[in-house]
Amino acid sequence: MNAPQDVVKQGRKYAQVLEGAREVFLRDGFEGASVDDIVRAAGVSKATLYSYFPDKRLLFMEVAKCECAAQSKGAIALVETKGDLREVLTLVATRMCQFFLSDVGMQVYRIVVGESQRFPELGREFHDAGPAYVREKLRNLLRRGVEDGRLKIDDIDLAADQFPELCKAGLHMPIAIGLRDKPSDDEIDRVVASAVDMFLNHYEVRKDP
Amino acid sequence: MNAPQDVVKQGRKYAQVLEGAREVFLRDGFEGASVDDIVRAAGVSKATLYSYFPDKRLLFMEVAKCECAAQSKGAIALVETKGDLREVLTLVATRMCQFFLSDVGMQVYRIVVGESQRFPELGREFHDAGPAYVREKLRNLLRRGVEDGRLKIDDIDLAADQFPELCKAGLHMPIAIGLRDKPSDDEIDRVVASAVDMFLNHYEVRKDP
DNA sequence: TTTAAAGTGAACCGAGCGGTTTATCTTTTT
DNA sequence: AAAAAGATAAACCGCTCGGTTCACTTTAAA
Repeated sequence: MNAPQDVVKQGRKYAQVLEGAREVFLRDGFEGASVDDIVRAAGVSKATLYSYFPDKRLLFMEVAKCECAAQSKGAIALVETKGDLREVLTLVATRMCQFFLSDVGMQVYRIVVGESQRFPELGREFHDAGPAYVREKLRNLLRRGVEDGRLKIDDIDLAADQFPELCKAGLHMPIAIGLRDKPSDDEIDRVVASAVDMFLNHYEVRKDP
Repeated sequence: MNAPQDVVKQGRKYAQVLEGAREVFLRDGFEGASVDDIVRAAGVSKATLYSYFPDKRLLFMEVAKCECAAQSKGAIALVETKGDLREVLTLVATRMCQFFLSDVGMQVYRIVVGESQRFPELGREFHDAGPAYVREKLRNLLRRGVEDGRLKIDDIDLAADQFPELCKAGLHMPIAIGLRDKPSDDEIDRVVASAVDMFLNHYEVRKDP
């Protein structure tokens, strides 16, 4: 084997740099993280870092992008699940919450919100890789429900926005502003169950004659 | 009258400093705002600023606190309104949205979220003066509805969290991360109407026999 | 009019930042 | 073994920032 990994040949420490940056950025935010911190965490020299990334912003963007992409993969397959609508919704909602209320998920959110003015592209990257992605899947699910006659929804876009919002009721904001830790599974289950109840109660076609 | 304003005697420029700080902090965030910028905006010397506030953090805290307190006053009286529950909820929701989706409201939110790690007390101040305050009023409204027999709610706390969340469906996040501007009144009306619909549909006791 | 407090402006300080350079060492390729 | 590419450590640069100092002027009360 004369071609181990070919493409990624240039730069043995690339992944190391990225991992160190991830660690420090997620811990300290963009402004809070100094390049020297990152270098130290990555176990790499400053010159090496700057040979991969032209500046701190680009490095940060790369970390943020990877983080978003990596995390939203987890929620894909679930939406395709066949079965009882209520069960699917519950499953999707639970998974959604477990991610974006997690420590990493919330930290990404904090940074994106806090730095979106300094990085106009950052908001878009985050949104497309995360919320918009899930929303798209959710819309498909709802549209299928409407076509099947199980749901009656005037504005599917709005409904697809309402559902995730309901799922984080009372949890997202307090965590975002540091008032409490991430919720237990039980807490998530409680909020999700009520969200699904309310959502279906409003949009599900009544079966009783 | 030999006592014009007595208490606030010490320091003629206090309000000036605070106003300048408000302007710059809300425009540039905490890290983005330099003390020299603030001094310039306030039309005051640096020494004067530091004679009032021991450091930048304290000045920022004061601005944030004032901003929260000032804004949440607007939503109080509405909840006390008598009349059709649907109308009251619609009114309250509209007012809520108009504030925290406004430019100032969102900017405060961005800063609080972005800086809550650096300022542990900041999140608490913001929450108590803003969201928690409104939530408390909302809970009272709902409790009254339950006692009147108009509503059937198992978990009032949860319901009081769900309602505001529903009202900002699809609006809050995109604005927070800089993807779009504040919504028009029509947009707010649309989302609020649907939120009230869904909420009452779930929690209102059915009248038809 | 005197006097004390409040405010000014500008220079200054030390620290930390992002980023560059250089001279040297290690690894890989040939 | 030689050469080319990658990585290193540390010094260094320019700049900005938060915060201080000081000699001086303005304000307002007595």
